[in-house]
Amino acid sequence: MSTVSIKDIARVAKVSHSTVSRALHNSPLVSWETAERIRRIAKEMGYRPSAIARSLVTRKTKTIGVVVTTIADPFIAEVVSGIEEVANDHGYSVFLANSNADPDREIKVVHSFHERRVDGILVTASRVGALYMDHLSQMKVPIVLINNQHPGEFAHSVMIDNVTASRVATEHLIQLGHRRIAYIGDQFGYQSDTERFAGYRQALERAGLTFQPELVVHGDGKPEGGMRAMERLLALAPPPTAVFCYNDMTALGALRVARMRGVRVPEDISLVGFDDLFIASYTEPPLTTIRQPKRQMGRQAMVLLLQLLKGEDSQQTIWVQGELIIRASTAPPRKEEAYVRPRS
Amino acid sequence: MSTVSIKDIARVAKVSHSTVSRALHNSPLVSWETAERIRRIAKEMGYRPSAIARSLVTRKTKTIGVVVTTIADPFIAEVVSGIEEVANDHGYSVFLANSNADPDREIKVVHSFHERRVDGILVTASRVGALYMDHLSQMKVPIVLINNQHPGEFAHSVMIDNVTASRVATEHLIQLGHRRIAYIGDQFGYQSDTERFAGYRQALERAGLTFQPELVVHGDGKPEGGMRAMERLLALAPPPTAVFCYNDMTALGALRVARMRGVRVPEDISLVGFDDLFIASYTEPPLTTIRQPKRQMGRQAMVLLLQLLKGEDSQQTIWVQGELIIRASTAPPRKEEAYVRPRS
DNA sequence: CCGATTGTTGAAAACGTGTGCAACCATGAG
DNA sequence: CTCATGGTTGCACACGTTTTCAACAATCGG
Repeated sequence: MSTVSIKDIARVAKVSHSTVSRALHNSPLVSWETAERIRRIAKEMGYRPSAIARSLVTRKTKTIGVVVTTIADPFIAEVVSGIEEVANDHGYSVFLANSNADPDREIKVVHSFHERRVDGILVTASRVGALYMDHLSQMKVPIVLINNQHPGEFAHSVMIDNVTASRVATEHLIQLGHRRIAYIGDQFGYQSDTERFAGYRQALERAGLTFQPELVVHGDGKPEGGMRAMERLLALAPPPTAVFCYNDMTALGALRVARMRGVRVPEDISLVGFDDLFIASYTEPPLTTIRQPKRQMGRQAMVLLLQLLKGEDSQQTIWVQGELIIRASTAPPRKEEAYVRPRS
Repeated sequence: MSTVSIKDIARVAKVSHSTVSRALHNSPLVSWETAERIRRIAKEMGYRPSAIARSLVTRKTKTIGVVVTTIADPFIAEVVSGIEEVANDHGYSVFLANSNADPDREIKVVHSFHERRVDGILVTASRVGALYMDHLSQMKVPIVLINNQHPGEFAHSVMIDNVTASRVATEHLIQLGHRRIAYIGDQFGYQSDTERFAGYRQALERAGLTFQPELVVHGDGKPEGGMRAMERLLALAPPPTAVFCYNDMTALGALRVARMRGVRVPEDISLVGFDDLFIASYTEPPLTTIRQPKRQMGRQAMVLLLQLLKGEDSQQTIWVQGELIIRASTAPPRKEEAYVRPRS
């Protein structure tokens, strides 16, 4: 009794509930006067249609499921914010679920979305298990992946052009005069790490610099991993004059270690990150990095999903470009070091 | 036909759909053998119950609505992560909606949640409009607010004890020997700004220090506001030897200005923040701040909501305590300055 | 052997909405 | 005046569940 239904309105207006339904949908099948009267009554009674009941008959819920590793990741939060913006503008509500990169939780989430009959799914997880993918694809619902690590065939995706962006970042260092440039990657096996590493090598190659395996170390995508990796790099003799990091979090760790060891940035060593998290402009020194258009990527992913929901088939993958943001963590190498290599 | 229903299973198992429903609920009303057979068939057919249909009859959706100003705010993201964790553990799915502090969007969100028949609502918005509150309370659904600015009577809430935490933060500075301590607040009118300011004054009073109005300036809760405020403080003669900031974002701006002006932290001026965002431990120097147990607050809010949903009436407000995290942005004042005031 | 009890099953209504179809009424044309 | 037409409206079913109630069969006690 607390919530008013279409039938309650019908009773008051002395019409059938069908007429009420039509009136509230501005159907031309109902006369203007009665329609107006019904709408007025509905408003007075504080009527709110039940999306539940409507979904049951229309077989569309106007909801989408968003699964992320964790919303506490600032990169992901920005993307989700973009998703939510256009979803909401189009009358869709978003279910948010964290997977915590835990396989058990992942399948729980998929089942949940399935039972809730979401119209579509967006995935912003750093790693999507194969088994997980199977479950996802089984629910016969459009899926859009964002920066997915395992490029699948069955789903659409929005991806950043890692190779080009990384090449540009590395070329920036080369152009400053650096010759001994290190790369701190993510854990092995990640698609985006592989691609960013490829961009790094491409830049080296184009500049005619020989690739030196000892300058490549791996972190874990987080500051802790960046710290361990940087320790190893600084122990080298001679150490690199510049470091390209897999992402800003890694760079944060590297930066901290440099400071602890009394290595000045950028005077003694240059540092480049990737992502352009909010934090990147507030480090000391502010971090040169590759900007990923995070919100924009979220928006585009949702727009793509909307197209799929409308039945229009769209391009399989949307590529977006990163942008080099030059701040204060990069500078030319010290004179003596810059010329050491060419001479040898 | 793509999705299999309870009736499809009934047809295959040659029983009524009622029996299927009971079998899947492990009801004692159905014999073990047939129940087991039905469950096997259901599994084979890949059956997933429709939460939609179930909700329609049970009048419970097992969903909650979470409204935030923006999920891109790292503080909020942490809280939401805590909410989602316990919600999911209890079979609840969460609808996420950003209000962007825009009144129009706020009421759109409320209507959306209402039509979706969410079982409860959580609000983590820095400011909730009065009109907005009206709409919220009209839907006769349990509501829990987190750090709400306008303490309302109709809703439950989880709040941090701003006054005590701020007093502790300020006392830390006093204990280090500071006498000329500034406060950079948020915009006027915010409840939490008022409370944190009160804690600051309380500490001053207890230490027998006279309150100096020119040492209180206002930012906007973001780095930009912190920068403007810090500029004003550094223009004072003499400038303060320590600054207590409304939050870490504000402190970030203050820190940047100090650096730009060649004022060393903490040698020339000490800085304290509030929130303990992830970033706080990666600034240079790492920031002394008050830690808010963000995830924990989200969890507790959800637990509180669960209690309300069960019909147990719980305490109106849960208070949580902040924790002083001492890092490297605070130190005793320089000798000459420390003794300037006592002498005068 | 019969009535009562227990265990198992199906029929049907309900939740709130959308919609095809039939029915009704008024109007205009012939 | 009759018939066709077009504009409004109501009836009834459907969506996929849960749940009450009645019905049925088997078993048990007397």
